Amino acid sequence: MNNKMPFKRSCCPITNSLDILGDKWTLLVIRDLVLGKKRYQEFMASSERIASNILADRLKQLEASRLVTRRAYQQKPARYEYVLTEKGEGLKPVLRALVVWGQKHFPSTKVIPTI
Amino acid sequence: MNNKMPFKRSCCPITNSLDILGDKWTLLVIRDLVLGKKRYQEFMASSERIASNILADRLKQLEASRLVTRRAYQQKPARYEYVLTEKGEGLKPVLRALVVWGQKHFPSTKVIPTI
DNA sequence: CAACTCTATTGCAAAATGCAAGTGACTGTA
DNA sequence: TACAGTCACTTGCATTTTGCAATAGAGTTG
Repeated sequence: MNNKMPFKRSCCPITNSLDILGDKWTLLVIRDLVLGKKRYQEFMASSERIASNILADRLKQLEASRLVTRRAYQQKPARYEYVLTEKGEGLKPVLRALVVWGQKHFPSTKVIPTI
Repeated sequence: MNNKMPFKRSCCPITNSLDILGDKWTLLVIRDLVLGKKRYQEFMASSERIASNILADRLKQLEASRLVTRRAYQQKPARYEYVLTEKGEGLKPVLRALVVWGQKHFPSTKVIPTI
C-alpha cells in the first residue's frame, strides 16, 4: 500500500509540495495534528471517517517525509503518538488559506478557530 | 473517467476544499491558469507532463466546480480557452502558501515570480 | 477467562491514474 | 487536390490507489 514517487515531476515548489500533500486525506491528518490530536483513535474519530488502512499509510508517509515524528508514549503494549515536526507545522499557512477559501465558497462549513 | 463526490464528507472547510482540490494535478492546472495559460497545448506543455485524458478530466471538473469558465476563442474549428473565475482566482493565497513552503523545504525548486 | 481496547494489517472490489493510440475538424504546403 | 500537420480531445487498457470489511496481536478490565 505504501508508495513513493521515484523521480521529481518538476522543479516547481507547488509540484513538489503536492507530491507529498496532493490527495484527499494527508492534509486532513495534518489538520488534526494541528488541532492537537496525537493518537490513532483520535484521527479515526474525525468526522470524515478515514479508513484505518489509509490512516496507517498516511502516517507512514508523513513520517517518511519528515512532517511528523512518531514517539512511544507507553510500553506494553507499545503505543505511539504522532507529533508535527517544524516542517509539518510550516503547513499551517496552507491550512489557513484553505480554511479562508473554503469558508468563503462553501457557506455551510464551520469555523475552525485554532488553525 | 469523470466523477464526483456524491455526499459531503464533513462540514469542515478544509475537507470541502480538498474534495475539489485534493489530487496531484488540479492545483497545477490552476497554477498554470494563474500564470496566464489558457489553452490545452499550453497546459500540456508544462514540465510535469500531464496526460491528455487527465487534463481533459480536470478541466471539466474545474468547470463543474465553477473555478474556471470555458470560452470559444474561434469557430471553425471550435476552440476554447479556459479562464479562472473569481472563485478560482481566490485560490492564489493557497498557491502562494504552497510556494513558500515548497521553496523552504525543497531547496532545488525554483521561484515562480508571478503567483 | 471472556470481553474489550488500541493499533494496526490483510484481502478484495471499485475507482483513479498513466500511457499510447486514435479521431474529427480544420489549415497550410506541394 | 492530395497530404502532412495542428489542436483538442476521446478511447482502450494496464497499473496503481482507494475504500470497505474482517481479522490480528498485545495487552487491560471486569
